[in-house]
Amino acid sequence: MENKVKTRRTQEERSASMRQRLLDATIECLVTYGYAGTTTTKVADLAGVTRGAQVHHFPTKADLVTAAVRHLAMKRADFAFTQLDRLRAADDLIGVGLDLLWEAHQGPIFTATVELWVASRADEELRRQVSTVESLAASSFAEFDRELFPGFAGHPKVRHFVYTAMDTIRGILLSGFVITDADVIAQRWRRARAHLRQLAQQLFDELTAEQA
Amino acid sequence: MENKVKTRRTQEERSASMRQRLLDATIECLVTYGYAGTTTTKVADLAGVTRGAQVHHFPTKADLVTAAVRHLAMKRADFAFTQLDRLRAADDLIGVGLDLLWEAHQGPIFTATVELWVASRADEELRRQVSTVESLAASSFAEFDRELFPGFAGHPKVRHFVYTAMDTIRGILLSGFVITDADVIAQRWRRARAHLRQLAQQLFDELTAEQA
DNA sequence: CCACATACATACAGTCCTGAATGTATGGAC
DNA sequence: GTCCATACATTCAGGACTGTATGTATGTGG
Repeated sequence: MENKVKTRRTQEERSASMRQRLLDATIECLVTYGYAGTTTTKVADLAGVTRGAQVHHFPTKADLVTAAVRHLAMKRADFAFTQLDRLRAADDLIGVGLDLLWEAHQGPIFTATVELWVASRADEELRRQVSTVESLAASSFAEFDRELFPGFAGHPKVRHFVYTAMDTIRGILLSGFVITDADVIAQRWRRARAHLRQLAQQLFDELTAEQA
Repeated sequence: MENKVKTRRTQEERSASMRQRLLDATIECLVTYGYAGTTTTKVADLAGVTRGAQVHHFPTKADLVTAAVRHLAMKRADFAFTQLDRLRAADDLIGVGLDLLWEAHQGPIFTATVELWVASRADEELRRQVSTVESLAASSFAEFDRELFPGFAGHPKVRHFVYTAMDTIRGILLSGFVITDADVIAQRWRRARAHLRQLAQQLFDELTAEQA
């Protein structure tokens, strides 16, 4: 039987999976306790390992958080990427596109991201890290507007519209940090979505006319 | 000379001014160090008093922060109120209205507010405080849409538009936590402002037509 | 002017967090 | 199988923060 209970793993495997667990635990910690409540102790606890293991892979807290920032950015990019396929298959591009943008900002991933954004304001070192990573994440969203209005790929006006849409979504989500009633937030989004849709439709018409 | 160096003050005066100083210091601390870095020690330091004085007026940290939340909400309401006069005097209501809404979200007051919003997500007690105070603050902004389209005061569609506008603004500001380049943010606002203006104009036309 | 309340200061105890030091186990090269 | 590197565990020292206890000064009513 080579399928023993204790599988023999290579050092690299152990290392990688441990780092993964620690980073996931860091995200979880950010979501559960906020940045202020995210300590190396709690992270190790959540990951189910001792602080020794944690310290071995990420010597300082800054190392841990920095790595978590990158880890999180990759998760966001991954998620955006999977959604692109759904977008390509949609018939109502604008409507589906807006909804996908909304969904991309749901869940723990974005929550953790906001915690880092806000924390980075008062922490120069953290801000540098977040800033550089954010540039990369932004480019993954750039794919989005390339798909949204095929034929007008990369058109500045389309890009600006996507920015406005994202900003609106994030503003609503920020309110959601205080307003726990999901219905209220959903309502807010439905209204905003109507507004954005109206803008998108007009933009589409405008671009089409321009092209003719 | 009754204008001595050491003016004799009543207890109530001393108490009130001290509380004021402590609360202002708390706001300053939030802005400078973020919520995570806001400690009773630093607040007392910034206020230029000992921790004993601080503790006398606000026995626990929760008491201090809670009071700061209210203090901040009042400052926001005050500010919104002063802007209403400017709005009433404007000829280009929509344009000026949008700019005022933007300006209302500049400066340390809003920064501190966001710190509290985000922190409140993971802190049940704090969230309750922020939540109740926020309802009051919201009503001061409700004044805003009453002035924005005179004649359509309190119309749901107007209110929803103001919400969307505020959410967009806050989303941009959130980006500003990471992006320190003020020009980039200003640019983002100019684009979004154009979008919002377009919506507002159409809404105005629609309501006017409805009324006729 | 005296007794008391309130405002503020100083000192300390308990907790939590970070990082370092040191010890043990496991995997890989030879 | 031996030796070394890497993975992980345990323990401790130093620092920061909160809250409490106790002392001093400054007003305030009788």
